[in-house]
Amino acid sequence: MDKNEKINELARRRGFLWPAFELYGGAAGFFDYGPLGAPLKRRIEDIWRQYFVIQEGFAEIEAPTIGVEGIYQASGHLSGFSDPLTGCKECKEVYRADHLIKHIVEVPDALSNEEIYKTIQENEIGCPECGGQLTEVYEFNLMFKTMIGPGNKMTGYMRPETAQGMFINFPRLLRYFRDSLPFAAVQIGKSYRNEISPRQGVIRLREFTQAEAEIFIDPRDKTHPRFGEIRDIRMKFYSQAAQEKGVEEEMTFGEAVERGVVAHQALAYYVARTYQFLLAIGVAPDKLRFRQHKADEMAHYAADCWDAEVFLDRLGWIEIVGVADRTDYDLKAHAATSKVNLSVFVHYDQPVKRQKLVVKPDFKSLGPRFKGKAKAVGEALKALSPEELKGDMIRLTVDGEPIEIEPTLVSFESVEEEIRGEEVIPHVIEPSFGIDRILYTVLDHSYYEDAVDGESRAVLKFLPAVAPIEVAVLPLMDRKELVGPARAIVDELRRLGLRVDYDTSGSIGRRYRRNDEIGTPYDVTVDYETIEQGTVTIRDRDTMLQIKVPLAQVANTLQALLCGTIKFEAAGTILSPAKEA
RNA sequence: GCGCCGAUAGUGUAGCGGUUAUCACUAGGCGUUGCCAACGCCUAAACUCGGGUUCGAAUCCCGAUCGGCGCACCA
Repeated sequence: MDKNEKINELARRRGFLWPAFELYGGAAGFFDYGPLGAPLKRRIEDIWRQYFVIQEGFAEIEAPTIGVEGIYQASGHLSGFSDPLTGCKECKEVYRADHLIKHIVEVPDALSNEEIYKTIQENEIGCPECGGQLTEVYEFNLMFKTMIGPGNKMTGYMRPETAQGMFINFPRLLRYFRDSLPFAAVQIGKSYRNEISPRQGVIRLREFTQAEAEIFIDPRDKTHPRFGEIRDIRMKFYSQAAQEKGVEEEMTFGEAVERGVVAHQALAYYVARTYQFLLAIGVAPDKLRFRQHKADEMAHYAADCWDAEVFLDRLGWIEIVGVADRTDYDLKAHAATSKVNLSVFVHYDQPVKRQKLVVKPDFKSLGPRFKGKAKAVGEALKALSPEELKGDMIRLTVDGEPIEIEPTLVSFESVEEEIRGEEVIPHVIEPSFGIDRILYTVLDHSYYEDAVDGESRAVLKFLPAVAPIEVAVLPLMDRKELVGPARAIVDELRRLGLRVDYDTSGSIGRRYRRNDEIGTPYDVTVDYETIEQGTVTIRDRDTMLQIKVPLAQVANTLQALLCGTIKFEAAGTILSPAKEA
């Protein structure tokens, strides 16, 4: 069994990840989070909230997972997320139908499936592999489609990303943030993609959890006020240039921005925050890199894009986060489709003064003369320059009809105008996290085996902040005099909100192993000294060292250990290492 | 979607046309046990599903589902 298989087997056996619908034969691309997986996922999400909601002051919202058609017309998912496919009747190979007629039709995207098929037939296009006949063109859209309400009145789609929920709430969010930039909204939730062939467990799912932030910034100012906090962090950058050489480049974020490796401070800041977050949940720094999208890989509207990639045993480098400057693409698209202005009025520091020509047509005279056309004539006059308004006679054309007007019927003057600001469409920085992949990474990067007395020991070295079980309370033996005090400790710790497991079955060593395997950081053992001297031992998962702590301090000590405010060796009296078996 | 390979207790497995379906670990119970997967006894637990061939199928054939790998796909 390789490491990947071991982790999957452990995850299944101990209740982290289960293939969904097993009772009914299962379905590819769906997973259940079990009793340990669900809290692990929840804790990872909560740390994400710490980093991207609480510490940044962003707003978390929750939009429906089903969306109406308009959203995905605007976002491009309806057309771009769907591919016309055709297959070979002979060798069964499947092709993108539009790709096959690229050299014949200039814009295959504009054709319907029937038209593409007609083109294929008319040009006698066969299978590129074997020359066989091709099937009719059919649509494969990666979005799950559903009906809203009875009948076919309204089509709904399961959202393929959480991002759109933030974009379409832009006007409400803007008001919530008192009409000023920058601001940001985030969502953590499920997204759905009907993948053609999902594989590799939780790496490619049909239903998955995303955590996304949409940070709306002033396009003219892509600095970041808190850039100083991350300027000196050193990290490996796998830039476009570095990828050509095949070697990552280590530098500080300050250097990265100064040298133009990362487009600007705002993007660099969120790359750095992403880096900090990933380390905080236990992603191994030596198996983590940030890779810049190559020019041809980047969406056409994106200004710059960096992916966090992790090295996973057997799977290689896998993308787990994308941080992109999406410019004003999304807001412009929604503005165009919904016909709602999605710009922000940005006030200048100082109003700008400007000369402006004000033209006032004499409607009292123009009205009777031009009747219904008067308004159009007035508009045409307003568009003229001072030179054109002077002359003996003003000449203009309205609805193709030449018109002459005496200059006395128009007055105009140049006035000084104060401009206090302008309308801008914000640019969007989007960090987008695949939570399921991140959780798997934490499992992969936490797993190790060591040898204890010649026996192999499997350990998940979860950081206390993500561990699904934080403390196991274990009576040395299942005897009344030990069980009583042990239960009292369990109750106390649970009252304090700790995730506590209690186990009396089997030998003490067996129970230590069980807890090592699910990543419990600390085991509290109740023994006869608990009764005689009022102490318990606390065992550290990774070193297997034990300290002796007075009963009254157990809770405090554990809380301090879990928060990392004290070192294990300093938390109590160290006992000699476990005796040889 | 295509091709190749696979699917047996919770986990890992044996099985090659007739077995009470093998073994180990695991899990539960009782006893024992003074700190790193101890021991004894007991218990629970499986042939992925649907067809077919055959007197008889876990075993052979077909199909589906799921999984692994390669190809294609992955805004």
